[in-house]
Amino acid sequence: MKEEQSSTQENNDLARKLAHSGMRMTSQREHVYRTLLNQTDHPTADDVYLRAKADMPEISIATVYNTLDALVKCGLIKQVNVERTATRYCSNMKEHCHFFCGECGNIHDVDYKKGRDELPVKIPRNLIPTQVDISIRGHCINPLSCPNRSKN
Amino acid sequence: MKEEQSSTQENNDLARKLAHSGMRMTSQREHVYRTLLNQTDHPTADDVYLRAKADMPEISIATVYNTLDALVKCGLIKQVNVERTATRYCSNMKEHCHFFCGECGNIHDVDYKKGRDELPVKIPRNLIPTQVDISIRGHCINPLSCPNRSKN
DNA sequence: AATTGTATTTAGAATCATTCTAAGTATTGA
DNA sequence: TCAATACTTAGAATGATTCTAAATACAATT
Repeated sequence: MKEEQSSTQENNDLARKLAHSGMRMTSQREHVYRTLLNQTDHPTADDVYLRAKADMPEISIATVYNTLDALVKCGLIKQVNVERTATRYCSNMKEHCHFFCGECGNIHDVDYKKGRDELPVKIPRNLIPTQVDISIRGHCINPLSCPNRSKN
Repeated sequence: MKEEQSSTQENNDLARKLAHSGMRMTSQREHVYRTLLNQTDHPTADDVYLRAKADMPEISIATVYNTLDALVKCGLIKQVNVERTATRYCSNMKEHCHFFCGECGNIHDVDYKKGRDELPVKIPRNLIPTQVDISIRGHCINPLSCPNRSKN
């Protein structure tokens, strides 16, 4: 049975990380975070807003945007930008990259290889990288997992 | 001396590739393409519009967007999306990836290593990749090339 | 418990990038 | 020359996001 209630563990984590960035724990922030953890399908801010509203009808889209920013700053979620449409959010904090299917529009998490530590790029000495993102485009091969699948 | 005039070579290329996609060669398209080749600093559509207007004052932003789309479809330029702000355009068609400096906002082209053909990711068998993008964030180390440089 | 300062939430307005619309213009092929 | 189609244009519309200003909540004192 899946618990819908707050896990003290996750709440502590949230409260601690918010405090560490000088931010307060609020019911809205807890609820938005929990919404993201409940359904890890890379929702847009608007998706999160609609889902959060189901259980907290008074929440505003501005608070959702504000909270998503706060969670990103705390390192609890990541932004995903594989298309040029709305930013999506990811609560999987394991290092991974994203695969975007141009047919069904779904985003799949893709893991890195075990031994990888070297990137296939020559970064000039005058540029200091802090973050590397690999994003892959393509299509799902399985019509079941890819409902909009039409062309090969 | 830098020639501002049309190179017959590049025009042929443009006309041929447009025709191949069922599109016509127009003075606006030629001018936008030339504008991109003249200054290869990853401009936004609005940058291209302002630069193109200098020599062709009647051109509209709609035509610039339309032309940029056409050039992308023809394979003559590429879109670059390293931030979530306006899409940028790149006329360097050599395979490469992008480095975005969070301090000066400049985008630098970064080459791939010679022998690289394997990506450090485990793509599941049910996903067929068609395009892989690596984008790097960080900062320039040289205050001269990075004017806004403040923090280390 | 009252007070003060600050953070947060909210609705709605504003902004920015981009796309759409509808009308006019240009180009191509018959 | 004519008809069909492509292209350009200004301006309106859209979608995502940020900003604004007022109300509310909270935390740390008094």
